[in-house]
Amino acid sequence: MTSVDKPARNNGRVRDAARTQAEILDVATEEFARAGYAGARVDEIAARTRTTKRMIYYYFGGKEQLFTAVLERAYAVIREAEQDLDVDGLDPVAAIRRLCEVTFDHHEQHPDFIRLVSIENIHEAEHIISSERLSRMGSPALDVIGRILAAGRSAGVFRGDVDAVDLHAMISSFCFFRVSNRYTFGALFGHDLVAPERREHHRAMLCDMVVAYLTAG
Amino acid sequence: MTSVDKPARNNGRVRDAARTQAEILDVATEEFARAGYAGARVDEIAARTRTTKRMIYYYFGGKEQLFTAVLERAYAVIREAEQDLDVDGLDPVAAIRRLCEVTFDHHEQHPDFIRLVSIENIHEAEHIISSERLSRMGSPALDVIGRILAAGRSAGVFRGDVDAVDLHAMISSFCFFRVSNRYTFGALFGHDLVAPERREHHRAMLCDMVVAYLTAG
DNA sequence: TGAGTAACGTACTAGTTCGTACATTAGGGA
DNA sequence: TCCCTAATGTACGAACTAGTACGTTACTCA
Repeated sequence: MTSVDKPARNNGRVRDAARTQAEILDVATEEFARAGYAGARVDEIAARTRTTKRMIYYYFGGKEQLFTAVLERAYAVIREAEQDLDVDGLDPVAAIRRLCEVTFDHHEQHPDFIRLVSIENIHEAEHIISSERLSRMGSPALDVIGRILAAGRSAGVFRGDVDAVDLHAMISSFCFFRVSNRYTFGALFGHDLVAPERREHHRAMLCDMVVAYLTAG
Repeated sequence: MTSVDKPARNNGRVRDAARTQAEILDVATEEFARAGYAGARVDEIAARTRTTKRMIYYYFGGKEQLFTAVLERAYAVIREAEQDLDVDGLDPVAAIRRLCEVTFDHHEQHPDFIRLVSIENIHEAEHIISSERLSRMGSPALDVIGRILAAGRSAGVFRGDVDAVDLHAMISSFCFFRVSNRYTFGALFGHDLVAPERREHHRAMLCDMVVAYLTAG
């Protein structure tokens, strides 16, 4: 009965606030993406972390704020990637192809992000709306599209009645749909939208379609 | 203490199994679309019905089966509408335009259906997969696309490397995205994708894009 | 007409789930 | 070195939620 078997002092790990928060966000991202907002379980998130549920409330305040934090980080990652987008020196057609390809690849590489966005739409974007950070977050991709469109227009190769935001929606929709709706689409049509052997074809299809549209006259 | 104040005999309504089931499905459709599968409350569905929770279990067995029944009915409605699609007598370009327009209109008119499909994708289509009825349900729209593509190809106006299912995905993606992602898109870009004043432009945009792609050589 | 059954209602329960009160410890600065 | 606070853990509770046991009533058909 001496104080021999002390609790194993936190598995050998030291205290690290930043690391704990990051780990919670990692697990929460997976769990929310997997089960939706209401379907996600705070206890489950805590269990898959090296810390306890108490810490979720300590750092984030609650389930709702945790979900907002997850969204904020997920969007920040995407925006950062968009900033690396470089189409300087390319002619308008090549530039728009490049943009389509990069958008296509990003969506394919971030299925969890796409699930989170789907979930946030079910909740009518309430977390984005009430997040200062997300409301302020611009979109580098939109600026790039605007510049490409302007260049193509003044070079006389693009039609003039296209809005940057609408074109962004058009491009995103196919990239997003392929990933977000692959399950129902696959179950109903027996056709896997993200099958590797169809990837190149879909990518080219998107580029061709956008270029054909912009250059049609 | 005589038997005067009897319960008001069911609000004047008579017993009607079909009507009760339909009413449950109506309310359940709204509630699942509003809150997602896990977020929907069986008690809430029952409360908004003229019957009780007991009847949900009596007729459907449980929450899961109720959701499946909701999905089955929602898809049946869409498939029925697709069967009214008539493009006979139109040349391939006009036919594909017509198909795009009808698809566009359908998506716009059935936002609840789109929400249900989004939700079902979060659950990786498990309900569709385990539903005999949904698995057997073909897609008239796909057949129509196949015929239009074949006609356009043999008339020499369409390119030959386009699959009907891929084209269906392409067309659906924009129609679906406009509705499914309007909230996050609106919150982030301050641009309402389903604003009435943009409707005609989006509709024409979709048609132009598909035709430009198919006729590009 | 009366009996059997489909349709329906009430009240309850077992289990879950978010959130918190309370206790403890590590580690940096005075 | 010692104290103060950020960081962490444990145990619990109140509210909710899917599902059910049991009882009742309206139709229908022999």
